Amino acid sequence: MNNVADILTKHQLRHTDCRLETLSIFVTKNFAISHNDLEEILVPTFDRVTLYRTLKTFLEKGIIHKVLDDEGTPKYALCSPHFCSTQEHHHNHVHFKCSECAKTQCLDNIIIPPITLPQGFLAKEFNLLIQGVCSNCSQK
Amino acid sequence: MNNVADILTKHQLRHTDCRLETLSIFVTKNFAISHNDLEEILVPTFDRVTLYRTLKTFLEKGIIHKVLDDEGTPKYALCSPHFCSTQEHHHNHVHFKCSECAKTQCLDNIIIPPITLPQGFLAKEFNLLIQGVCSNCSQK
DNA sequence: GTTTATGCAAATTCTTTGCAATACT
DNA sequence: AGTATTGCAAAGAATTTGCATAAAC
Repeated sequence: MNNVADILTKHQLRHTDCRLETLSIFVTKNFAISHNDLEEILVPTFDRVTLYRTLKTFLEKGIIHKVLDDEGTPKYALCSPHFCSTQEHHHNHVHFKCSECAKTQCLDNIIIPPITLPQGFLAKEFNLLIQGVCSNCSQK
Repeated sequence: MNNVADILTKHQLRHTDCRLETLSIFVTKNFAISHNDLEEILVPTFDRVTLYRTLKTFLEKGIIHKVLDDEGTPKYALCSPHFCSTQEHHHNHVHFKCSECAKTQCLDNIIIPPITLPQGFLAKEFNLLIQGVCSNCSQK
């Protein structure tokens, strides 16, 4: 089972309407979502402020992670349940931003090859944003 | 020669005090700078609004590029003169964010190894943000 | 002299905070 | 019942726009 209620339970969060609906959006869409995207769907059913707090809670609990985008606006996506938790975060994120459909998706299966850094640099996390055309748009 | 006036001339921009001073900050510092960093140096000598417009102009002309950071705040850094212009932008940026000194620097000499993408994906640009401890901070 | 950039004021948008009412467990 | 979450109002930041003045070419 992997429904949204389970996710909340697993992270010891109360099951509120706003959290359930927000989570179900993340589960359904397979691309990164901005605060503004959520607002368009959830406001005025829920308050804008509640959305800010919901995202903040999800981030803290390791349910979602911030996706680096080329725009200024931060986006968010579900963490892979195998890798992320409150305690430990899997931080080799690869994201793909399509210039056609403007969607950003996580490429969880891509592994960033080892990169040699200059003397003295210690790497802990890698965030790779690849921009181009996604498989869906390149077929057209 | 590579002084700031030349850079402005090359991009057909008028030599104004604000542009000259802003550019010289980018040339001097070797790490990514946020709008806020610039404000602390340049306001109230120049208006905050002028800074916004200066950065926007520099971005459009390909003098600076946006640096992806883990925070929300956008940062900017000088484009390497060999690679970027108004017409064409070199986009294999590797940036390193140090968790100790919080500075983000460009690692221009690092090459991102070839990455195999899933069927149908066409990659055009790569932006890699590495987080860790920089050479300066790891010595201490 | 003509064009472009600046400064100021003000409008918009984005994000956070405090607190009483409500919902969850 | 006790605690956490929400909605509303409002404060505080960040960013954009319009327009008259000033600077650059």
